[in-house]
Amino acid sequence: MSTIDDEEAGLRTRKKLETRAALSAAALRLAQEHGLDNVRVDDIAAAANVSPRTYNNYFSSREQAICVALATERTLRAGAALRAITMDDRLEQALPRTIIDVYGEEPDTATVELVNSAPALRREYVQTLVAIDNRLAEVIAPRTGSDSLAPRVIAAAITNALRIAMEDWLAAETSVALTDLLSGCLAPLFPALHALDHNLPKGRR
Amino acid sequence: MSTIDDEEAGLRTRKKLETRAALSAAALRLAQEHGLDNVRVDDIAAAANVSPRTYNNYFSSREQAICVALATERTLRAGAALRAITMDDRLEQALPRTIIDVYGEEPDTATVELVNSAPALRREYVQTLVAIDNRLAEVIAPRTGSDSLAPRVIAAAITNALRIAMEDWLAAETSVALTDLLSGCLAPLFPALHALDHNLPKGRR
DNA sequence: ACCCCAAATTGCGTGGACGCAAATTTGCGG
DNA sequence: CCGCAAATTTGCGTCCACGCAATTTGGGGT
Repeated sequence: MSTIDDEEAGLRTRKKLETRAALSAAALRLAQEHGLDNVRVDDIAAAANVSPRTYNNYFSSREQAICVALATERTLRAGAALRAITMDDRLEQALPRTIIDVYGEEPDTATVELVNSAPALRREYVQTLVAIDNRLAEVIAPRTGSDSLAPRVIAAAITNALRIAMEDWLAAETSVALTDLLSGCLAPLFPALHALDHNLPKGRR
Repeated sequence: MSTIDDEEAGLRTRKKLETRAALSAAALRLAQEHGLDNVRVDDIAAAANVSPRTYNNYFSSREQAICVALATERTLRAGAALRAITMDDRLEQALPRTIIDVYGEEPDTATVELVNSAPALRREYVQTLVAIDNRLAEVIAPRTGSDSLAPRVIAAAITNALRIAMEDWLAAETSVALTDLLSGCLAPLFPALHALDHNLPKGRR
């Protein structure tokens, strides 16, 4: 239901995934080739051998279709990496390390040019890329006792730090290292993570 | 350019503000009366004595028009309250106090029902309400030395905590106190604010 | 092998967003 | 008081998103 889903499943499901992937890939390819606003919805649908209406059953905007193709793999890796964090790890170290590891890899030039070609596209790209709130919250939850708010708040804080880093990097003309930006954006949250590691010394209750 | 603007200015500008306000107010009134999806863009434009095209010069969605009317006053108050924070205050205390003060007041029933009547509307409402990143960053900036990332990261963390609190409160059927939710959502960020007050003991550099 | 139902696809119709260029208004300097 | 340049409004055309209802399709159960 979310961005990602894999595993084996019924044939029906598999076909659906294929259609989705085909649409997404078509959208991306066409956008790379002709530029975002020379791509009609009809073109995407045609390239994926479905009706335009069906395209809209899968995606609610061209931007979304494109960005799913651009971000799915990354999101998958992030999920796996986060799942690998255990209760033995200290969040203050594990989370930044994991995030920098997964998101430090810089997108290729073609991607950068494409997403920078339209503000809406860039917004959607970053948005899709960093949409890992839930996974993050799951990792954090076991350390906050019964407080169900804190994990979501911290998770949101982190994904937003991530978002800021990505946006700055994309917007920057001078090439800064993405990993540096990530470090800089995560650093201000260290104290909050530190507090989680040493169970609720600062928060209320 | 942003959500808010006031002050005296040229007659031209004043008229523009009036038009904007008229459209926004019309959108809100019509939505309250007939429900969101019984309101056509043409109705809003007609009620404000402008062409439909002009409506779209001011707002890019009915949701936006409505929510500006619902949130402007609050955002104004937030700006003023934030401006009142001085270097003598400790962020760890001043920010939560200010935010709870401004945002703790619960919206009236009519508003809650309206924004809950459509997911897109609720999203836009909360979004518009908590759009104070910039002001927050300005308040924080003086305390982070040359680090221009930290203020934005912390500001984003706070607005997101705020967002989570508002969303939870709106979604909750059982009436919890909004102020409690706000406290709960801000608490996990205390350590980060604390660190800012005691100049960069935790961040890198 | 066949039937049946649920899920997926499709077409159609409505309404919205917005680029563009023409028309109108506004404020300012002569 | 006038006219002009800039800003604003407006109409039009295009494309997009999506609700709805009809149609097709795929895969279990017998």
